Amino acid sequence: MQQRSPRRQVSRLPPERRIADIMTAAREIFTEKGYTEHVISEIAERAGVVEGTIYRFFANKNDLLQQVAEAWFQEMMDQSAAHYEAIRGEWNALHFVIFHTLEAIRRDPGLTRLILYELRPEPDHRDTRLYALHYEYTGRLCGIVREGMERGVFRPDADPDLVRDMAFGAIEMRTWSYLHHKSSFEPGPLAREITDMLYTGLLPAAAPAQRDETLRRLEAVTLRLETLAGETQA
Amino acid sequence: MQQRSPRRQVSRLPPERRIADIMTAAREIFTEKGYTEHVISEIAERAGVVEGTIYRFFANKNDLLQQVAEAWFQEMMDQSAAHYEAIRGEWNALHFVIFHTLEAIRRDPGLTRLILYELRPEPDHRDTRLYALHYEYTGRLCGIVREGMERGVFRPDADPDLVRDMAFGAIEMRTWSYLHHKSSFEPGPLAREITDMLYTGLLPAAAPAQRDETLRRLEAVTLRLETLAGETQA
Amino acid sequence: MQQRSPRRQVSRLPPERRIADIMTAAREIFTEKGYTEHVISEIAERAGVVEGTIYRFFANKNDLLQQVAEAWFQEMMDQSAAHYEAIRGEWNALHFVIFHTLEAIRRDPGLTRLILYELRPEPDHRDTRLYALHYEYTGRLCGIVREGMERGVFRPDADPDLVRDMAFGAIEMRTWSYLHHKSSFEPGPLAREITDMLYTGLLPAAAPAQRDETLRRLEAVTLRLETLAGETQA
Amino acid sequence: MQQRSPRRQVSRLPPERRIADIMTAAREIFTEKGYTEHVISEIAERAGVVEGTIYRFFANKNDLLQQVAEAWFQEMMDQSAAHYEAIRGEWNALHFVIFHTLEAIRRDPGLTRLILYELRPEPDHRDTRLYALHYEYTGRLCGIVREGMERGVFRPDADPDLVRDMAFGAIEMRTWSYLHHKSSFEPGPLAREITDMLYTGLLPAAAPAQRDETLRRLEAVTLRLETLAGETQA
DNA sequence: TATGAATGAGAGTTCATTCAT
DNA sequence: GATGAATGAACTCTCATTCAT
Repeated sequence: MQQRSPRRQVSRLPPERRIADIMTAAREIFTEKGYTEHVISEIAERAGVVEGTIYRFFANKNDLLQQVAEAWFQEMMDQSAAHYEAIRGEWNALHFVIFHTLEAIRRDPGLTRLILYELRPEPDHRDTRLYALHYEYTGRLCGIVREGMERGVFRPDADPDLVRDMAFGAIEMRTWSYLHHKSSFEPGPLAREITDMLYTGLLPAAAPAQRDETLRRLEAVTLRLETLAGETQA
Repeated sequence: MQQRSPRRQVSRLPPERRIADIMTAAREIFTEKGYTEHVISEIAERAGVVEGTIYRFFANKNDLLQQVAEAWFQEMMDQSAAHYEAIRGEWNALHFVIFHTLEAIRRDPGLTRLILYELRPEPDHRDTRLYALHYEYTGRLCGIVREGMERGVFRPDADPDLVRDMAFGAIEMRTWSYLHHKSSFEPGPLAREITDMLYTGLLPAAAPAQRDETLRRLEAVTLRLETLAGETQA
Repeated sequence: MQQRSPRRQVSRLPPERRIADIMTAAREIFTEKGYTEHVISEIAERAGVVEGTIYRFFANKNDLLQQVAEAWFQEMMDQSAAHYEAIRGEWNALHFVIFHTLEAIRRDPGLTRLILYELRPEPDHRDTRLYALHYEYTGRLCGIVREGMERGVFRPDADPDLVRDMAFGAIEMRTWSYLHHKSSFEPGPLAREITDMLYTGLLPAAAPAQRDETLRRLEAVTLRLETLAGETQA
Repeated sequence: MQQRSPRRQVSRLPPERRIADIMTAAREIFTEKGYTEHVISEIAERAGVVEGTIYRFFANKNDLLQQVAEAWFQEMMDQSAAHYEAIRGEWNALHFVIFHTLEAIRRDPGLTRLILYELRPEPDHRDTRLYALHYEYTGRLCGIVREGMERGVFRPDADPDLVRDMAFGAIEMRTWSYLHHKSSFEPGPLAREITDMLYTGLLPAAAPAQRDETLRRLEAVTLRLETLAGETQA
């Protein structure tokens, strides 16, 4: 016989709070439970509400899943945005995106699984805000490559989309392994390896351009620092 | 004891034939239907049998899925084995594996979806014959890379597993796009692009090997200085 | 996600009421239907709910059966407890337990069948609350015998467990006959017969002890009554 | 996937032989498998035939079960018939029947389970040859009691049917315990105990027969008085 | 607004029995 | 006579969703 819950306390909370509670509960469940084992009633229980309440705030189960995933993704993008903008240098930029992604996966493999195995397979996934976010996020890599091409650091015939697919494809392969194997997953070395491989593949046959570019920037920085030093002294 | 009903119309086929019918029907359903919408009853109907018959030949639904997938995979491996053995040259070998995979996916996207989204996520997938086959198949790439390294064609510090993950990762990203987008999917150009990218990334540096390494360290220093400069200014 | 159909007509009852309805329905079905012909769908229909509702309150079919049987048993024990405590004399005590059991069976042969033929055969029956109840209930007989032995009314070499098995074994044989034969089943005479047989078998070869004991009690009561009569007069 | 048997050798056997094979296989299965876990296909396989063949010789599954049980029973009766006829003395006769039954159960608990839990519960069990055999077999006890009564060894007011029910009832209770508990089950001591208990209960009172009756009435009066005394006090 | 009892469609699976070969 | 592939009717159980209270 099922556990009958003791008569629950009706508490009227502001909607934002309720929504937050539900999403937190859902996220916890996804993180703990394996594939496809999340059940509305369990999420409700953990959030301290009943099933019906969830349906006041979310159109259906899938909507809840989407929103949880979106929030996670948004969080991840917001976290990295500031630093990402400030990065200089193609290698660093590539590395940062890749490393940051791996780190997020390591922290939240359950959510990753949710997205990879449950949300992405849905037939209308491309019409989803989650898809848009993901597209934007992974698009950063394309941007980096494109910029590198413009600046002559990368081969002019490189294909930014392919680079993105190779990077995130490789990440996914390793993630999948991590999810199943329960093997450890080291963002640091892995990010460096992937970045190196891509970077090397993107460099022009001989790469004097890059060296020059780096030297140029080095000079510029030096100049700025000197100026700064002068100002501070003054 | 069960009640029997009068109607009946049995057509008797040799088991191999029935099994083939069922597997064909299942394969068709997988190809047509979206994610998770394949149902035993539908497969049975299409195969011209009742549900119970399927259970004569397959232990359960999952067993049927596995076998269909295995057969497809085996077919794919057998087809390519002869030619694969005969190939000369790293680029050619890489390209052949990649191209052949893409071709198979283009022909049978439904089965690909089956494997990627339904069979692979299963918790015990690693103990599966399908996994073993897949591992062997993708391992070809590692073999090629390793051989290239031995022959001095590729950088001695390359990581064969990473190359495999990048190649099949990229393939998967495109496949996923193909599955949803219903966009076309051109094995020819795609295979060439992926191969080029990997191949280039694997070649030893034209200039002394440490050039890149030096450059990278220089780059890192620059970055630090730039950051410092930014912070100091602010 | 599931498709919903429009029709619906919900009647909302307090859980206790629903549970009671379901258990009543189940009990009716068990009483009417023969061996193993009770089906969840039928119980649901009779209780005026759909099958799924039953699973809100009972973990599975077996759980429902167990609970119905337990309730019946508990009822039976509660009913008899008060009187049982008050009984004096070995013969009376034996007779009461036996008679009461036969009466309960006569009233509810269907539930008896449920317990004997379906619940008891289960492999883990011994870990069941029903088993514990049954054990306690039939244990009353052992207690009576043991007490009789201590008081010297019964042979010192009697085996209480065997007495229990003979009593309830005989009851079961007759019950079985009743269940199939649809023959009548008269608790009164039967209880007397069984009790006599056991009682006789338990007496010491010659039984002066008992006579003495009874005489002693008779004297004691007489004395008390005399005293009482005196008090009342005063 | 199920094991497909290698193309079986069609061998034409005399019907008696086939029947014997099937019954032997069935008996083995019943002995090994737990409650309700015997499946026609398994019996067929063990007998070296296919399901269909069984239906040539047995009307249905139940018919097979019945015949196996009957054969076992018949065997048991035949085995004991000779000795049973020759026995002298009531105690010896009672003991022999009880002991022999316990021995048979100890040897074949699986078949006992089959009869107790599956065949006997069937609604039309009383119309069965198995029932008739069983009735005849257990009737031996009645005969012994009746004869003892005629010879004046047993009380003239004994009830032979009740003695039978107590004996076989007790046996069944112990059997049930044996089947579940996997506890050992010792026919020797147990038979002696049961026989003693019955025998003692059947002997005429050493003292005049009405002694017990008088005692009992005295006991009842005492009880009434005690109760009265208690109530009056309260 | 929150509740949570009730819904209901359907999924996978089992197995005694039949009958074309 | 023997085969064993095929049947098909049940059965238990799940769970997203609804809506009377």
